[in-house]
Amino acid sequence: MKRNTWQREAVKSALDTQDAFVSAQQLHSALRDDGTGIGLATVYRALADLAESGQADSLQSTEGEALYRACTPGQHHHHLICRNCGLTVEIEADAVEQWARKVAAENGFTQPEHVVDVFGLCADCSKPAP
Amino acid sequence: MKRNTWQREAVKSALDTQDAFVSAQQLHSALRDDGTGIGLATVYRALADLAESGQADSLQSTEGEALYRACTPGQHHHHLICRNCGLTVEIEADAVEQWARKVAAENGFTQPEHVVDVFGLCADCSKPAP
DNA sequence: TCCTTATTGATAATGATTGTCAACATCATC
DNA sequence: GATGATGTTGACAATCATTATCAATAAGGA
Ligand SMILES: [Zn+2]
Ligand SMILES: [Zn+2]
Ligand SMILES: [Zn+2]
Ligand SMILES: [Zn+2]
Repeated sequence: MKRNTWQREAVKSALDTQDAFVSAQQLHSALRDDGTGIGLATVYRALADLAESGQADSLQSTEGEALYRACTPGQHHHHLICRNCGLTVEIEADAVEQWARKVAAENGFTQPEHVVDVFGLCADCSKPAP
Repeated sequence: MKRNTWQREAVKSALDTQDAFVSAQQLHSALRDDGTGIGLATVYRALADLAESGQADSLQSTEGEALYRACTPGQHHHHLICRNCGLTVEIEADAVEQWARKVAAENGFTQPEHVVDVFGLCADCSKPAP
């Protein structure tokens, strides 16, 4: 049976305070800075569990790192992500959902899934340097 | 100046024979099996160059590997990929392009880019086992 | 042909992630 | 509240894809 530990709680609430996708290592540093003596492996495990149970979304950065973000559970959605600061906004798109199903079916593919992410520079990061 | 070597040609034509996304290591094995004594680092460099110049597309597998696929140069497109055998089909979707630009603009994001991939089981892989 | 220098490839180094395993903590049960 | 079975932790080692090194090689312009 799954047990409740302060480590899992700590990872979950640390993730909740982030408005950007973060790596396991970043989160581990943040937790250490908060004075908790949590282990790195534990952070990796907790994040994997959260992703598994749908409480967090994950994506692979172009550098190959796995990044995590707390997300609205039980609701299919995608993300609009700032390339500079990581700020992330959840987006929905029924049109894209339907398109994905349609294009799969048209090509004889079954059990379609999809990866849809939009990257850009957020309003703040779009401002020219002073 | 960029020089032409048989190694780069070999990687390019090996990639052209694949109808699926493949890793650098897979391609290196295939090239070694063909009797060429090409080095692994060279395959990595050639693939990076091909991706850089738009002659190949790349994506990160869920396991964190970088996968490559020869693609139609100079034409923006996405991919429909079989989760089982890797068979890959290029797809276009103006509607998705416009949606991505729109959702970015609506949230104050500039310089939008996007990642859109559809995964499923191809017709062959959808057939029940005999 | 000669020479400059981009390229190669064997190998070491890197870095994120996972495996190991003894010590520990949770929680159903007493 | 105490007990015990067992899920969990964390320091560390191991793994594995990718990148950096660097001496040897080979393109290709002169
Ligand atoms: Zn930003
Ligand atoms: Zn979707
Ligand atoms: Zn298939
Ligand atoms: Zn597109």
